[in-house]
Amino acid sequence: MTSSAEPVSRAERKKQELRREIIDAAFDCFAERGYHATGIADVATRLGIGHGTFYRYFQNKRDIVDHVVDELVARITGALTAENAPDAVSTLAEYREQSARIGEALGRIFGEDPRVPRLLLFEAPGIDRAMAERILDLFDLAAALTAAYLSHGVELGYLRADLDVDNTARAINGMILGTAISSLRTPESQAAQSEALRRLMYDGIAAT
Amino acid sequence: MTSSAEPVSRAERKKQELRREIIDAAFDCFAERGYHATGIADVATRLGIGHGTFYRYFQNKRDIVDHVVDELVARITGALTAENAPDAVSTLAEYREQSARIGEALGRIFGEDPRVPRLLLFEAPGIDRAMAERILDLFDLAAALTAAYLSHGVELGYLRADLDVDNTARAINGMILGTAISSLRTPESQAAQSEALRRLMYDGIAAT
DNA sequence: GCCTGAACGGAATCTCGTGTCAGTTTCGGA
DNA sequence: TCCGAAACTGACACGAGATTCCGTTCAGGC
Repeated sequence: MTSSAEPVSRAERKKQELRREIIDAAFDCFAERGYHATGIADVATRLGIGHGTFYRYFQNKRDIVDHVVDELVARITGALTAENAPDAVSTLAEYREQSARIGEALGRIFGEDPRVPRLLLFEAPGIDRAMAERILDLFDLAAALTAAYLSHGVELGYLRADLDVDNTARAINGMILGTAISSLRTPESQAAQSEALRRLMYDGIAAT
Repeated sequence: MTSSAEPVSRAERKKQELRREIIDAAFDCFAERGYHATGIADVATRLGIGHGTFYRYFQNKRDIVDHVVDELVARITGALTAENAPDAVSTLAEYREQSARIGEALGRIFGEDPRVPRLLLFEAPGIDRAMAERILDLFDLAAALTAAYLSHGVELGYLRADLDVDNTARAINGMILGTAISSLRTPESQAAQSEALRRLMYDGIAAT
């Protein structure tokens, strides 16, 4: 999981550790009080360090949100791409299982810690244009991924041949988004939501 | 549509007019530059008035966002409830038509003016807790409304008897949300998205 | 134990936007 | 035309925070 060259030195390690702690503390503050309502001093105080120290690790306030978001995005794309691949399945039943697995992974990320959806969906887009674009990029990435799954299914014939792959992908992601948002108020409904979502995808809503 | 007692006086009318112009200007600024990035001075300048005048009409900066959001929420709930009622339909075909009609109305609101979704979904939730709750309330309201439609359909038997009404309603609203968001980048896909959404609801994604 | 450079802390500085207020202008009525 | 009330204006007071900076502390090497 780790990368590139090793910094070795013990002190160096301490530094990296504090850096990480600052990111975590910033995440906590931003998610709880909101980005604009948190001051650098709040983040520093939470760690028991002087706020001047913060600037030895990060350029400025705006700089650190990027790092916080980096981490969350990495966590999500990780879950999305991990042991799942569009071409790993070849039947509708398998596909259904795979979507359940992905849904569960996302549910864990969004549902277990409401701070994640709160920061990503409620705080981040309002920070500035650049951050809003980042979030939209994330949506686009997810849509592309979902579309790939659907395309694969259409090619193998277990999904409708006339499926509008791109727009259906966006619709499906919208449902997931809706699940993430409603988990902010009713975290316990996660599983039921996820199931309803799959029923809708596979069976539609009409009476048989 | 208008309400209560009449202020009559000509000057009084001027006042109401300016009040409205301030709300509109604030909406423009908040949607374009973002809430936190706009100052009262920006809003005032846009109208060519001194920023002191602003405070003759509104308590403070926070006060006016509420009014801006009020208006948008009213527009949306209006479209949602207007000439549509859950019990106005009695067959699947009629229901499908009705959802197309509602979808079109929402599409007009969100799609024709990207500032609406931008303010409501990207800016507002990050303003403070209270505003975030307001947005969640709006979601809940919409979900309740959708659930009412679904319930009605289940009772009349044109929708699946084992439909998880509440969670399916949230899923459907999520799709609409997804449409609104993707309209920020690709406004032209509105119609196709809306159609894909309905196909998904009625036909599912599986091959026949 | 002493020296040196890096890390730290937090007082001081600087910027900026909100909200106030006293002077000025506008406007309707007499 | 003149008067008084109401509306408007923009300079200013004020506070909140972000960022800087320098005196102090700490850790490791000699």
